[in-house]
Amino acid sequence: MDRKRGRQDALPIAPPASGSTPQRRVPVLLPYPFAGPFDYRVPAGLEVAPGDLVLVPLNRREEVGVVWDGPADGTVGDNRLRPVSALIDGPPMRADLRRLIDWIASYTLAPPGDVLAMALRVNALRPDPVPVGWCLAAPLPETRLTEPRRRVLDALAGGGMAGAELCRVAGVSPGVLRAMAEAGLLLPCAVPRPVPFERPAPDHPGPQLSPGQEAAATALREAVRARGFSVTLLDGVTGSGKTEVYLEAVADCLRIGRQALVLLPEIALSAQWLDRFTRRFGVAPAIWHSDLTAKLRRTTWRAVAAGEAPVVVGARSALFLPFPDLGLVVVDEEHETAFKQEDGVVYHARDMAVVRARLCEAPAVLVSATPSLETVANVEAGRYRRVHLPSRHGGASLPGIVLVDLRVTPPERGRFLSPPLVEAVRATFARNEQAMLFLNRRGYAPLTLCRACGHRIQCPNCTAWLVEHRARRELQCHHCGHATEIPARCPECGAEHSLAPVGPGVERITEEAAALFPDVRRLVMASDTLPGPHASAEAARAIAAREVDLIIGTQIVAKGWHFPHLTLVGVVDADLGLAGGDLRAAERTVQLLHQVAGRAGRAEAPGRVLLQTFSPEHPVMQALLSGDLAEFMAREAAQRRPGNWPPYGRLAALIVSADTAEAADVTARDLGRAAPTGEGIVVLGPAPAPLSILRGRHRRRLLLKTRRDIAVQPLLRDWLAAVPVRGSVRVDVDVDPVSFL
DNA sequence: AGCACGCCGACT
DNA sequence: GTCGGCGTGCTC
Repeated sequence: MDRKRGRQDALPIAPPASGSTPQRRVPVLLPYPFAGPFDYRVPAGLEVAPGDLVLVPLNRREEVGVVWDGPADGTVGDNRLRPVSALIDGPPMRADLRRLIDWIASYTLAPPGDVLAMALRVNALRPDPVPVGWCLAAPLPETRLTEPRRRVLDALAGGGMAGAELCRVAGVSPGVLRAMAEAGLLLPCAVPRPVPFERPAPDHPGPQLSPGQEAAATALREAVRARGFSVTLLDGVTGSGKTEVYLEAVADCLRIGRQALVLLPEIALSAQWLDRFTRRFGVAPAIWHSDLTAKLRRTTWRAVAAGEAPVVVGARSALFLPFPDLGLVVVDEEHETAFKQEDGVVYHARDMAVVRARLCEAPAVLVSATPSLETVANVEAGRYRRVHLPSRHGGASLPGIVLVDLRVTPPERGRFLSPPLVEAVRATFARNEQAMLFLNRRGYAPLTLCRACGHRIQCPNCTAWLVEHRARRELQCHHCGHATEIPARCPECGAEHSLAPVGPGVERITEEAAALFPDVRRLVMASDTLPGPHASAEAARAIAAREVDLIIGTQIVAKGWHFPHLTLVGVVDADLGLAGGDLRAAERTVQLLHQVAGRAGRAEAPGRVLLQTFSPEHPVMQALLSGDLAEFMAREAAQRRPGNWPPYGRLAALIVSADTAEAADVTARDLGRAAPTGEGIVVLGPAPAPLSILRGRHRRRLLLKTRRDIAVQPLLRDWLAAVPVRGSVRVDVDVDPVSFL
């Protein structure tokens, strides 16, 4: 495609080795975990420039790589150099994406090839076969035409068309086309590939904005028009209409002819989001997530590269799409921990979105009703701007939150819904409104206990209890996927009928609700009861259409759904996320419960939220009760500042894992001894990880904490280099950890 | 990531 | 006497 651009910034040629013939060599980055690019020889007659996709020999294979930025490394002698096999036809990888890959590799300490692999995962490198269709034979032979044949000719009057489409348009079977070709009426021909994504219309009549929204939209539009890097936090309570506001920024981005990327935490759950987009722009955007079909993936990737996908909405991997002119990056629900990729390259998509925006000279907009402390701190330090949406949109009022003190009004023995909550649900049904019970725990019961011997059924591969899934008659490990049938007798003491479920999961709440409200229509929303995006979209539709009275759900219900008839939310265990004492437990609980509460009362009917808790005096509960989240965040900030905890300091975790505890301990202790020291540097650990055995591997953790002005990466690099790792032992690095398991 | 090389158990 | 287990190491 754009083959000329590259020629101008041709690579500096490495100096020839003394006494030998000069060889042109280039660094080529391969999608494998090598320390850096490999050098290749450029054969005579071939010209390559950084960003070009090339085929190179590796071992006895041919691999796709990207010509990286020079100069070539040079440490490998000319005699070992192998030649670039071929240039792959297609748009080169642009400099901003190459810099993003380098940046992420350097920040996360991942091998750059592993980061490259994320950008190349699309199998879009082979050109599609030229699409074949049919067109009219030039001098049309004189033959009698049947009615179907006449329709085919009419359909082709405007030009060639793909076979399948022609059949559809003309209403004929493929056999007709074949016969017509034999009769010399049709000729096979290449047909132009249709533009896969219609251009969203920025001036399509969208919803009317309130004055507050309009002011916020203006601020974002200005950032887009400035065509430079900036970061803006767009915050406002659930229902204040943030989506409509940032879609105005997207509209302006379209008007100035640049592309826009909207990152969502769970694209699979966003059928309702797509509806809103379509309402605003008249067409759907291009979508990007990990379970696209291979074909759609290729089409989308190419359309993005060709600038024919003006707006992409996607999950975190959309960050690596080859936008030729990215003019806006929006990260919706920026506080969501789902943006943190935990396996493979460990990176935070929100932060990398900001980096990509900077590299593209584009504004980034971070959106949340409950912004992360990181983002708030960046606002306070003046690094990010803030645009605040004051109130709920469309007359809806914030739900009234009530704490139910479980010490005062406990549920009946063996039950989990307290009398006040049961009463509130009953009253909701009496008013013909919808209710929701929220419990962030899948399955029937999180623990199975033997009443005879006290044995607790544990996962054979992990330090975790097996969770009973009664509907599937299984005990499951939520960490490794291990599943067994529910045993008839205690595996430890052999006692019969002694195994008792302990604690609630959504299944058990559903059972309890079924006993209390036998006549209402129930729907369970959990990741294992809603397999895939279609199921969640269907569930959301059924709820919005009032085909359901009671929704019982996990985490999944918190995510941005619009349920206009829902007026009561009951949180079964508001204390759940607070256990474990991890750095962000309180912050995350506030964010999650606020999000869940926001599901209630979005239309005219006012919403109510009941939080069942054993500690109503806890700052988290008080913050939710008062609705003053800013005050809560300020308290959190004040607690983190003195110890240099993030966001006022930097954190990186080393996770040592091995197939024996001893091997893990040896390396962990070695790391402990070699730990970096100095002013503003603290190393905590080694300590057994909370999940001390995961998938059969024994795990130890060390935590490096530094002052904000000290970069952790050089420290980590030196630290890891000083400790050799052998055998089954692995050391994983997690810069800016969000999970401490 | 592949795919070799390389040293110790059950089979033709 | 071989086939084959996957541990360690290399690929420009």
